[in-house]
Amino acid sequence: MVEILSVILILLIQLFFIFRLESIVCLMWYNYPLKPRLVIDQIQMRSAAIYFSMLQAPRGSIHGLANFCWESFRNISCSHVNSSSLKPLASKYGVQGGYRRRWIRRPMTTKTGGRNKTNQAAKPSNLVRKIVDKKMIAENKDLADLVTFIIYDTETSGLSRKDDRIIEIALQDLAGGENSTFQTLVNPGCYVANSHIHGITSNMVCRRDVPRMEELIPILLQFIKSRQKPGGYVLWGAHNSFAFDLPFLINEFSRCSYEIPPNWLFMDTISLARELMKSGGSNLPSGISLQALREHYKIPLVGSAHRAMSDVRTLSMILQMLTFDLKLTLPNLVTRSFTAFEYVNNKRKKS
DNA sequence: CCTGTGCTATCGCGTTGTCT
DNA sequence: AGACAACGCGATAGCACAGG
Repeated sequence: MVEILSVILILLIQLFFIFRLESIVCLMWYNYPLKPRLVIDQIQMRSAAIYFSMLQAPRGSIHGLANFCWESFRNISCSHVNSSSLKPLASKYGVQGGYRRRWIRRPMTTKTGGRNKTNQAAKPSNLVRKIVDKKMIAENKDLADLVTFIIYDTETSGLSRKDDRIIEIALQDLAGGENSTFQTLVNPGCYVANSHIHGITSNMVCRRDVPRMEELIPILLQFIKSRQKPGGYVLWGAHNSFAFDLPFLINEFSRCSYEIPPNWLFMDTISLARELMKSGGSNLPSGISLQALREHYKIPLVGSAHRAMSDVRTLSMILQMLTFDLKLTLPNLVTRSFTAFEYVNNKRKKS
């Protein structure tokens, strides 16, 4: 008698979790009421697709949520599945496949061109391939004592990462204090064709008293070392960093046979601006350019735009506004960053 | 001008359910 | 059992936009 009652009780608990978890997921996604099992399974998938397109949430996160629910259920089911009376139920509702299969990302088995591309990632020559666990860094309680936040900006002789060179670089350590900024012109050893953008002419940079990049990098490394905390990390931020400044920086380091230190992390403020625009928390009608953000936040222009230090100072203030609006903390920024090695590796995987 | 990123629309394959 | 429709979802193309 007691045995029968315990089996009924376990069955009820399982049924509760089957319908409860699904109803939670359904209600969260599309306010679907509780429906019979098979219908729910399809509704979940449809509503999930709507959720993606409406909010542009990463698809993985939905899978994560769904799988979390399933895992929760599975764990509970697994704990009882040894009971022979419950095996059919467990197998039907997920433990051994069945409908649960629908939640799993399918492996790439399709034959369309390019889908089964082999991983073409090659090992970059000048980047230290040290794994940096950003999650671990972000979870460090003394993060503020570990991270040096540098805002940087570069002016270049053009747009081509291959043919053009950095002609000016400026940095600002957000911690402030003495010697918290660094700015210099760089002798590119080539003609500057885009002086109309930044006002820097060949005559200004192609001079003996202007350092070339190979001379500047050791000075730059020394400056960063002087600002860095013992055993800490340097978080570099720039506007459109991943598409512009960082590739130039990587190319210059590579060209001069220098390694970008593995404890340097890079983040892009343009992605924060996009996030803000998407969230609708702030109206950015005129785009997400540095100028648009400056006007949006009513930040006065100090010096001339498109000069490195002027843009760095502007971006420093914009960053504070963006992180405030998005309610981001330092750990949030660290988890959004990449090392130079990761950046190059990701780029090669995509191409 | 060049190049990277993000978004949107579209295509095509695999899975599932339904109908005959 | 087989045909078909509906759907999810990965991959891709095309576009806009950002940087100098």
